[in-house]
Amino acid sequence: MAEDLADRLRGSGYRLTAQRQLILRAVEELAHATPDEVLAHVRDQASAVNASTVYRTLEVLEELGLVRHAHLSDRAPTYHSTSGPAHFHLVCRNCQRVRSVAPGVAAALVETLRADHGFVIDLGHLTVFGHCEACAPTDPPEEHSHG
Amino acid sequence: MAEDLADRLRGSGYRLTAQRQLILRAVEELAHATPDEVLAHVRDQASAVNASTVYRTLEVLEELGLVRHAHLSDRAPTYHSTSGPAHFHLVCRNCQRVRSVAPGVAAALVETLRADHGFVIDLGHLTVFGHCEACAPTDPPEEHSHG
DNA sequence: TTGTATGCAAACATTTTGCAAAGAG
DNA sequence: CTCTTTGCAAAATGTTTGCATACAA
Repeated sequence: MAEDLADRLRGSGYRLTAQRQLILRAVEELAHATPDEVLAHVRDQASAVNASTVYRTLEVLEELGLVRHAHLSDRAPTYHSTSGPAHFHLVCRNCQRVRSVAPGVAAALVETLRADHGFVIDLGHLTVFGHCEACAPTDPPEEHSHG
Repeated sequence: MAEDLADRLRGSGYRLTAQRQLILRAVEELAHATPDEVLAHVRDQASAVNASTVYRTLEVLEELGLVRHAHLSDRAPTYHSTSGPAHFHLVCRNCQRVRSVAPGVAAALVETLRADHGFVIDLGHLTVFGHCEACAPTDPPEEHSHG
């Protein structure tokens, strides 16, 4: 993995740095982490890394195909390593739980869109919102006492 | 539609105001608009409406089910009226074009997720990224000259 | 050496909040 | 009248940028 990073970086004219190694490792260890969480994790291990470096590095790592991001909330994006199996995400609107699902589950949609619409899905970026089994979708989400 | 708004607002203890009417109309007319675009549109018609009012109103309108939002870019969310036919979105990573697709196209995915995972999709919020027919997905997206 | 990468601080874009005044019911 | 809604300004959140210095190759 470390060599992989070095090779890929150099292959694209980038340089291998301690920060880039740390940030990639953080993404791998955290599973689904926002830039902020990555920063915090990196700082646990090595003292001073800057937020802008995290943003810049995540961009590079994504360009190299080593990480990907998806939008699991209306807030910050979350990054995950591409070293694990490919997947897309299910997010429950009620309990906020995130579930990774195998690409095959969306095969029919992928095929339909390609055949009927000429559209090729970027499945790794796909996030599907809804309600999980435990959180019945017909239940009122919560009480609204506006006033 | 105007009565619909009034009724729905009052039915939930909210009040009918000029701003709320204007903002709902803006969303209907603009099709897929960010809060900023809604603000600009509203200001074209009535002079002074505040950005915070737009945010607060969109939240209310969404709670009432009169509008919905989806994330069509990594930036601001876009709002659309629910008075038109239900749909979800296809966004091309290359030309950025947005296409609205009938729910039926995702029927297989909806059904699979419900049957096999107990997950009920919120299809109205779904945005699928990828490449449209005109923008071949295997083409290099662009030149990277980092340096 | 040469040019890329980082840290830092400031700028940016977007959204949220507190509070007094305006307005709906 | 009462309570909601608005405008305003300031704060919070998340991200990007310019520039001098540090460092990989």
